[in-house]
Amino acid sequence: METSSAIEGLAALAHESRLQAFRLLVRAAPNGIPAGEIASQLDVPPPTLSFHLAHLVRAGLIDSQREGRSVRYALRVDGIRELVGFLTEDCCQGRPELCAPEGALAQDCEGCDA
Amino acid sequence: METSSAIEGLAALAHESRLQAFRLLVRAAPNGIPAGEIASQLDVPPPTLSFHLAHLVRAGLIDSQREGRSVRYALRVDGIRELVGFLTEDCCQGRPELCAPEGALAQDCEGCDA
DNA sequence: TTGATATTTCTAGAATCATGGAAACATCAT
DNA sequence: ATGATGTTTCCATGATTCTAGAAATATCAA
Repeated sequence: METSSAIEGLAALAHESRLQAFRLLVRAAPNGIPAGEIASQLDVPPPTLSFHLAHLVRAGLIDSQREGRSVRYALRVDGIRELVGFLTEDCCQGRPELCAPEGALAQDCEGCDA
Repeated sequence: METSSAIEGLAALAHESRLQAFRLLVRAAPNGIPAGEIASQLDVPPPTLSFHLAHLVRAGLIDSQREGRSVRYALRVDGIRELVGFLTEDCCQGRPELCAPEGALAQDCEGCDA
């Protein structure tokens, strides 16, 4: 992953509303959620939300698809995978032990359905 | 990890010079590097670099220690671990398969000494 | 076509962040 | 003390990002 893409992705998540929207879409994967519903759940005016969703799309973390008169946004799985991969590889440069979580990632996730 | 701390951390890394400095410090861990040397390696004026390093410190990703007349910055290992942990746990909410890299993290790192 | 609903684009103002010179501060040597 | 070196704080300027109302666009229903 290019470092400029990584910076895009980090910046995209480094904002309260965008992080919240992203979280909603993670939980709603792979179906996604229409823009309006996201806006009302986050209590953000539509133009503001649209601005933030566009930011996440630009960063490759989500994508959108028109569906009747609404637009459904959904997680783009590879986006976050690549971003996490960038961070861990970056950390690994010569020193794997420095920033990898103790256990394997998949194992950490076993109890996450709460 | 608090989401506000995560946002701090993401924002801290979402900048070219800061990400570069962070990378240097990852490689130089656990020894660290004096501020002046980081500045010259990145070709950034000292006041600007100082501003960025302070940002990374605030985010808990690095820390500093005076050493004679220079100040040595070093990776704070838990910082990046927590940040990566936040991202992966966030992704895992109910859907572990969505954003965990295929293999275990530690295994991904085996060939990273290049 | 007209109207209702969903979303985005336009726009301007506000807020935040980045930059780097000058000055201040800290440390050490003489 | 004085001076040299390394770093930070101060400050002003410029650049970017955020916000949300108003207007524009898209889709469907009657």
